[in-house]
Amino acid sequence: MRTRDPEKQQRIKDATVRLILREGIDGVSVSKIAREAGVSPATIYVYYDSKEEMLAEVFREYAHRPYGYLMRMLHPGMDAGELIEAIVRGFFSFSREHEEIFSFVEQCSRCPSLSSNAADEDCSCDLFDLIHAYQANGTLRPYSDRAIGAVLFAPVRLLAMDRSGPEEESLGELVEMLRRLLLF
Amino acid sequence: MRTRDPEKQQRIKDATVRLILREGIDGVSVSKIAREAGVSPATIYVYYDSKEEMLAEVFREYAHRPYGYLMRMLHPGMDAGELIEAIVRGFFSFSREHEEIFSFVEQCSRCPSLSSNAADEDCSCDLFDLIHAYQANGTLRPYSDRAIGAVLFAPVRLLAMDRSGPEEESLGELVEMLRRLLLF
Amino acid sequence: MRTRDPEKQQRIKDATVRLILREGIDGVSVSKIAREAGVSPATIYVYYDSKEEMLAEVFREYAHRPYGYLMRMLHPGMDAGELIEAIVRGFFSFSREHEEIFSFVEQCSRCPSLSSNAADEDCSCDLFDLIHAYQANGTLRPYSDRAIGAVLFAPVRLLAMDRSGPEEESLGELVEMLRRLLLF
Amino acid sequence: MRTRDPEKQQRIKDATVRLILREGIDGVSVSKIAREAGVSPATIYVYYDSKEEMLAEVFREYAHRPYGYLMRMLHPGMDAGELIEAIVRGFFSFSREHEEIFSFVEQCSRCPSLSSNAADEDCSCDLFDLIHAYQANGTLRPYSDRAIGAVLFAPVRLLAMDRSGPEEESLGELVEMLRRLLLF
DNA sequence: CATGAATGAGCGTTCATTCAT
DNA sequence: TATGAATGAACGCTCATTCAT
Repeated sequence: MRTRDPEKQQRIKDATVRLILREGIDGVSVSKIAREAGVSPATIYVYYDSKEEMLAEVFREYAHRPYGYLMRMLHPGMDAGELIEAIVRGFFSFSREHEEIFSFVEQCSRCPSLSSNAADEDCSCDLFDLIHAYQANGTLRPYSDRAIGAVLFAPVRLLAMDRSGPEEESLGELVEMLRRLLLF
Repeated sequence: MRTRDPEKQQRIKDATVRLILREGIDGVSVSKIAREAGVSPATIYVYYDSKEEMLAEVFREYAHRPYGYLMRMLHPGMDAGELIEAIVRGFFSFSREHEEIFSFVEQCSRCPSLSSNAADEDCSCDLFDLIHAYQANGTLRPYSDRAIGAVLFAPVRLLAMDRSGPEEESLGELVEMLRRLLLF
Repeated sequence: MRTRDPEKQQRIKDATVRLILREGIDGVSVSKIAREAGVSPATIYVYYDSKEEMLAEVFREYAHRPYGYLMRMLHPGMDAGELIEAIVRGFFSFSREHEEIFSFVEQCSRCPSLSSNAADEDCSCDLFDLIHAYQANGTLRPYSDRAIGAVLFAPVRLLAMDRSGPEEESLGELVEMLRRLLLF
Repeated sequence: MRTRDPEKQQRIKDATVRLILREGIDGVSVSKIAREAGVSPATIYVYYDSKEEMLAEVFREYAHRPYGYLMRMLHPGMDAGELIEAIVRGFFSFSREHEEIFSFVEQCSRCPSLSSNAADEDCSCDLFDLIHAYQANGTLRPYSDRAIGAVLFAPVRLLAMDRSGPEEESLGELVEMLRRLLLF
C-alpha cells in the first residue's frame, strides 16, 4: 500500500491558491483545480472530503503565513519604532511576493462558508507576545491587542489591494503615522 | 405594452444583496436570486444583460452607500474630534444597520471579476472635501487622502467584521487612537 | 382601427430568410427575427400564430420563387435546346441573385417539421405545361415529369451549393449533357 | 479507473441520427439525445467537447457511408451499364435501408454551421477511380467528375426524398436516362 | 493510491409565447 | 395594431461528487 503523496497534496494546494488569484473564489471548481494541479478530480477526494472542507483546510494553513513571514523579519534587538516599520513593510512586501496567498486569504476571509475565520487572529499570537513585551517595557503604548491589530494590519492591507498610485510614499507615510500613534 | 417595474427591479437588487450575506459571493446564482425576489429567472435578463453585469451594477450602486450614510451624520458645526468620532461610529453603525449591504460590498470589492472597485473611493470625495477643510483650518493633520482613508476606514471595517468580543470598548479605543493620530 | 401593415409583414419575411442564410435553420429564433426586422417579438404573433406556422407560410410563399423567376426567362419562341439551357442557367443564376431565398428553401425543404414539401412541385406546373408542349411537338423526349424534374433541377442545385471550383465550365457541361439526354 | 465505453458512444451516435430523422436538425438537443441514448447529458461531454463538435464528428463519420455501401455493391466484372444501374439503385436502396443516416446526412450537409461539407465528395474518390477506368476503356463518356457526380447522385437523392408516387417506375426510368446519357 | 468515466443537479442564458398597456 | 415586460421551460454546458478499475 502506497501512502499519501505529500508532493501531490502540495500541488493541489498551490493550484487552489493560484487559481483563486486568477479567477476569484467564485470561479474555482474542483476540476479546474485538478487540471491546474495535474491530477484527476477524483484524486482531490483522496486528500479531502469535499471541496468546502478542502478550501477551509487550505485557508487554515495559509491564513497565518503572513505572520510567519513577518516573524522571520523581526529580531529581538529592534526598538519599538523599527518593529512597527518592520511589521508594516513586511506585511506589504508579503502581499507583493506572495500575491496568490495574499489574494486567497483576502477572499476566503470574507466568505461566509469558511466561517472559521477566527484563525486569522489565532496565529498572530507570537507577534502579540512580542508586542506585549514592548508594551511592558514602556516603549509601545498599551492599547488592546484588538485595536493594535486593527490599525497595524488593516490599513496596509488596503494599500496592498489598491494597486493604483504611489505605493512607496503611502507606505512611508503610514509608517510615520503608526509610529506617532503607538510609540511613547 | 407593459412598462418596466422599478419595484420589481428593487426586489431583484435586494434579493441579490440579501443572498450574498447568507451564502457568500460564491453561493449566489441567478435562479436563487430570482426565487428570493419572487420573479422568473428570465425576468432578471429584462433588467440586466448578464449575471456579471448585474452584480457590477448593484455593486456600483451600493458601494457608496456607507459614505452617503456617513455624510448624513456629519454637520458643519462639528469640531475635528467630533468629525473623527462620527466617521468611525457612523461607519460601524452602518455595518450593523445595513448588514447585507456591508457584507455585499465587502465581498464584491475583493472579487476580481468586479474590477471597477475604484468606485469605492470615488464616492467618498465629498467626505474628503470636508476633511480638506479641517486640514486647511489647521485642526486636522495634513496627511494624504490615501493614508487618512486607510486609517479611518480599514480598522473599523475589520472590527465590524469580527463579531467576537466587546465591540463598544474597541470602538471607543479606536476613536481615541485616531483622535491622537489625526488631531493637532 | 389600423389594418395590418403589409410592409411590416414583408420585413418579417425578409428578416427570416436573411437570418436563415446567416445562421441556419437551427439558429433562428423569434426574437432574432424580430430584432432583424426591427419589430417587437410580439408583433410577429399579430401576423402568425406560431413560429412553426410562420416558417411554413414563408416557405410556402418562397418555395416557388425559383420557378416564377424561371418562367420570366422563358419565351414561346425558344426551341427545346434553348429551353433546357434557359432552365439550367436560370435556376443557377437565381441561386446566385437570391442567395437567401435559395438557402432558405434548401434548408426548409429538408426539415421534417415543414412537412408540406409537396409545394416544391406544385408550383412548377406552368413550367411542366410548357415542357409537355415541347414533348407533344416531338422536340423533347417523353420522359415522365418526375424524371425530367429530377435531372433538370437536382444537379444544378447541387452545383449551386458547392461553391468550390469552376462554375461556368460545369454549368456549360451540364447544359450539354441535358441537351443530349432530353432532345431528340 | 473506468474506461471509455465504445458501445455507449455508439448509442449516442445512433440516438443523434435517429432523433434528427424524427425531429429535424432544428429539433435536436443534447438532453433529448441523452434521453434517447439512455445516458446522462453530462456523459455526452465525456465523448465530445460540444454539441456542435459532436454533430460535426458524427456527420464526418456518416457522410461517406452511402459510398461505402455503394462500393460493396459493385464488382469489377460489371459493364458500364450495370455500373450505372448499380449506383442508382444502390444509392436509392441505401436511402431506404438506412433512412436515419440518409436523412441525417441530407440535413447536415445543408446546415451552415457544419461547414466541412466537402467531406461529402472526398469519400467518393474510390468510386470515381472506378468511373475513370470505364472512361479510359471507352465505355463511359468522358464527362468531368463534377458533372457526372451531379447527374448520378442528385436526381436519385431527390427521388429518395419524395415519398409520394411510384418509386420503382421512376427509378427504372432514371436508370434508362443515365445509361443513354453516359454510355457510348 | 490514483484515475477517467459517469452522473443528477444546477449553472447562466435564451426560447416561444402571452400579458397588459 | 403594436409593443416591451414577463415567464416556465428548455437550452448547452459544468458542477461536485461517486464509481469501477
